[in-house]
Amino acid sequence: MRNYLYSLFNRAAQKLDYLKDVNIIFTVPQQENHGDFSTNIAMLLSRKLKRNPREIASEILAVLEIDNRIIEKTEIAGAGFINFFFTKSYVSNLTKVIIESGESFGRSDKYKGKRAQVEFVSANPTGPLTVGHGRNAVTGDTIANLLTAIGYKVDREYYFNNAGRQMRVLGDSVRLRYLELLGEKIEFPEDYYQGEYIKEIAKKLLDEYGDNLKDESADEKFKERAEQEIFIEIKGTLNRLNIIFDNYFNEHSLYEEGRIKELLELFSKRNLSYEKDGAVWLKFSELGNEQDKVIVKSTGEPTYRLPDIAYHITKYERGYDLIVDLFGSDHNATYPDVMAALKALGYDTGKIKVLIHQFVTITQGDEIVKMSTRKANYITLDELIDEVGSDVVRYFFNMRSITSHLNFDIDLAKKQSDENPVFYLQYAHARIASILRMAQEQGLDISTENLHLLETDEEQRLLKKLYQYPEEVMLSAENYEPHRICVYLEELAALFHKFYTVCRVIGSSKDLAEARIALIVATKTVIKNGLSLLGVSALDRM
RNA sequence: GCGCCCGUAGCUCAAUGGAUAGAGCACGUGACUUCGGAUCACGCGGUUGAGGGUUCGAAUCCUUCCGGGCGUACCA
Repeated sequence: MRNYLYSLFNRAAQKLDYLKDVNIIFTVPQQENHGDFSTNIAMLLSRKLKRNPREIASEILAVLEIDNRIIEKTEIAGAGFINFFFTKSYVSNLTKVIIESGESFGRSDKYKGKRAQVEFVSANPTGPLTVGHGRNAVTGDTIANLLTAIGYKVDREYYFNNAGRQMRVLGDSVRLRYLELLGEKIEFPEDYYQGEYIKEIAKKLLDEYGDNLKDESADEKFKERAEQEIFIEIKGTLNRLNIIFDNYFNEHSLYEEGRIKELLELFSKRNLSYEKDGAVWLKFSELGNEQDKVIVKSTGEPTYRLPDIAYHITKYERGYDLIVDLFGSDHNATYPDVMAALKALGYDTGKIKVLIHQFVTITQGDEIVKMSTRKANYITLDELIDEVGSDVVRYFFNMRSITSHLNFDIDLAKKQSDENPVFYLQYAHARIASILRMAQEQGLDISTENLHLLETDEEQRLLKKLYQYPEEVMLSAENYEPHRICVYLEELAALFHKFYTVCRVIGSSKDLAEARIALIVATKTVIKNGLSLLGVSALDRM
């Protein structure tokens, strides 16, 4: 529909000079009586041409070579909007396109040949994933799905660090629990990892090694085993959400391959760093950021910034056209440094898209559940999946815009009722499946021969909505906004349910019934395609 | 203090700078002897935190306040 309008305006531009080189936007008006599409172009041109917008609009309308089999009516409205009303037969014929495209309806090859990387989760293996990580995981995976849908070849990557202070504390936490199990009196420091899982790992080591690890240091068996066990659990959790990474990138490899050292030398050679108080500083203040920051501590150990920068350089080297980083808002201070450093080294930071999602607040009833991995008074992602299921988890994390704080009410998510939008969508899908089963028993088949019979308001509204789906996918993907898909699907499902209450499939004349079957098959296709982008299952029965 | 994000109906949230700011839930009233009532229809509900500005037009952009979240390390 939109394409037809563009072609109309392209031809018109040959007659009206002021239509050349202008970016014309067609929107779907909020109100139905404003048409199927609307453009504000006359109002935008009004200033440039210093003329009345309605006058411009009528001039434009006069030169449009409109096919009245496609567009039934045009009008100039309000301050100078041009509204277009499509014919019912044109709209109902769109069903065919959806049926023929099937699973690929909504996909695009706009970015075919481009490669993207999405880095997300990236939690260090110090404990089970929390609900906070859940939002990151689901958002990242869905964005990867969306980018795939518009043509990118996408790699999902998980960056982690198994060296450093955090991990030493982890190893020592296990060691102390182990000694405790051996009956020693130990004092467990408050800032150590308090979780039950530490005790479980200690118990495993005890079962396997008896007291042979008594004098072992925290950094070896204890840490290694902790990392191994925790990673197995993390991957298991992600797997339950159908999240599979293409690559796990270990920060440590940057040291092993000498990348850290190289980078340090490069900074020095480019005169971007200096030494002070026994530490190495990077001149961020000269790169436009607030202040210089330490990249190598006086102990000789790099801070996280240095490997972060080195890591991003590998992303460039691996040839990605688009690099997406997804962080929680607690990391919002770290990326400007990385970006500034990359820019100073001559990398095109325009390729990097940093996404920051806001925090998840977990409420249970009226109570806010505070989160802290170390104190272990959190609800794990696994527990959440146990409670509400993976479909609900994925849907809830996707349904809010990432800039918005997300309130996850566990009690509400648990309710398998109409308070829960996931079921509304799945119900629509199952309902269609049910009609199709029954239609088959009655010997009715799908047919696109008599689509023009789909002419009630309910059918036309549903069709127009269906046909908007590809644009919605494109907008969601290009703007990194998974929640748009949820909003769209809820509107679509509502239109289907309205159709259902007004229009009967079985019981109508054969021609009409078979045309309506085409319509509901198209609806089922779009719901399924949309849910699949979100990673939520579409059920034929529930 | 400074930086990023947020503030929209009782609650949870939508809304490319567009036309009368929309959904869901909650609340109230209705709707099946025929395709799944996990549904649908109608109603109630708003000074878009407050003030100023930009323009044909602002929830959206700028600015000053107020309130909340997250940061602001030689932690990651």
